[in-house]
Amino acid sequence: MKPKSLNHPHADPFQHFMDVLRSPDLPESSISFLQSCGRPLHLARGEAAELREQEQRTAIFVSEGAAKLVGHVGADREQIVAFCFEGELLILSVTSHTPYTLQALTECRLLAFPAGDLITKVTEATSSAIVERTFLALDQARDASVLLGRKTAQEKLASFLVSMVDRIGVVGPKIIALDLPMSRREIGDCLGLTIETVSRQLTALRNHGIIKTYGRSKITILDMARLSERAVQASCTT
Amino acid sequence: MKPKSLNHPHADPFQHFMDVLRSPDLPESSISFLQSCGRPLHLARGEAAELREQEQRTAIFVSEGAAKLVGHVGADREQIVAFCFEGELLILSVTSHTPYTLQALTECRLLAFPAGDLITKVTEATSSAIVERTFLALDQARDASVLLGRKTAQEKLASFLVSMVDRIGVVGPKIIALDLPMSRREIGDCLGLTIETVSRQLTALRNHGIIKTYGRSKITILDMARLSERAVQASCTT
DNA sequence: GCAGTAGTTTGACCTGAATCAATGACGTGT
DNA sequence: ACACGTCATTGATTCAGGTCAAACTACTGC
Repeated sequence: MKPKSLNHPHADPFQHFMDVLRSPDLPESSISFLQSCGRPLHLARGEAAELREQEQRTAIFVSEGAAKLVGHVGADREQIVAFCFEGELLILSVTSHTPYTLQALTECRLLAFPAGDLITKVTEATSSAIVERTFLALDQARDASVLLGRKTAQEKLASFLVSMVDRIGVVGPKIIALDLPMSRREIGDCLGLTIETVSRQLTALRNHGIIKTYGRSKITILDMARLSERAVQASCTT
Repeated sequence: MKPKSLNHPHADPFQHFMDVLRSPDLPESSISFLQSCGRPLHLARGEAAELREQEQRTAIFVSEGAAKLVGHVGADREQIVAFCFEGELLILSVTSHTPYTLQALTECRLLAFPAGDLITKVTEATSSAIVERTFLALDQARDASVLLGRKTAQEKLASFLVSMVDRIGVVGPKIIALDLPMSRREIGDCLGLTIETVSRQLTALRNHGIIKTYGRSKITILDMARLSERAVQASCTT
């Protein structure tokens, strides 16, 4: 596993998409329509997706790898607004004032669907899956606001790790393993912190015996309870 | 205009909702269905909406007044995640980790629709209006992430004013008038700042001759161009 | 009109995270 | 196995914005 290229667990991204959507009662005509409008994208690590004009409102399915949605402020400041892992659907809708780009975190294979078409032309199960996903993204974005606006660096890191455990964690007996596909810079960009602060907070968590780190990307959670505690998701614990 | 109670420009909130949705081709049956599932809420200034269990996923139409969606961190920290003004539709979907409450900014009159029902049972124009609104909310939430994560206090205030001008500004020749329905505390909660910082930044904008303030809630924008400039929405201005 | 109060502004000071600056570790290519 | 470059960690210092404290102002009810 040295060159670490994609190993294609899903030979056909579209098939993977249909598997994940799980829409059993979708007529054949809709399936072929979907297939015709899904544009495959293959991005190298770090590469940005070229989004066409008509894809301003787009549903992007991640078949393999991981990607990030980045908002830009001025020339040098950037803020990661969403991470997107294998099997997830990222909703892009650019009414926004801020310019956004979609970039590959690792080499990845995507399918881009014009969301307008999907919603108006395929009003069956698929559209409802997209609506579901949109609601989920909205929730995540709002949770992100709370995190960015009101949490301390320590709480941000803990919340980040908890959410990564949820999404890509390998749960074992007693411990949970994480292999993060993003750099410290990317973690910082997503939490509104600098690399140094991310590093310092990881060290703090390590010193408290809550996590252990192996190399740059591997982390094991030793004490999930205390980690969650530090993420302060709950309020009014009365 | 002393007691400043609601003056009911829209006697029937449901009629107002239909007017705003503008779905001409909606069958009579759907209209009556919608009318049956819209629960009217009347909140006094500061009051929190009591959301029922089945309203975890809800579309809330604001017929009169203004409201805020607040996320809570621990017992005392709170973050405003969305403001919602007359004629707008707020989408709530609580998959979130963070607890949220909906509170009245001013006395207001709302209609709460269980969003699940709307989307599955009324797949016509109405549902697409809700989907539209969801996309918009998603955009706003992502812009908020960028603002919270990477903008300075000055930029946050400027961005806030620009967005308020968009939504409730009264555009005149040369100047734009704003009458903000929220307190300094609420502005701060929404921008991840304290009241003091909000106040100081308003003073700074006033000293630069960009805005003028009258009393607590009235602001006029004297120089919209310079205000937008300070909001730094654009990047890559090359 | 006046007093009371909540909301706002201003100032002095403090602190958490950013910035600046080295050093150190991983992983890649030769 | 080695050397290079990128990325990560650690330490010293700075600064934007928070906290604390005190005036001040605008709305409220009387």
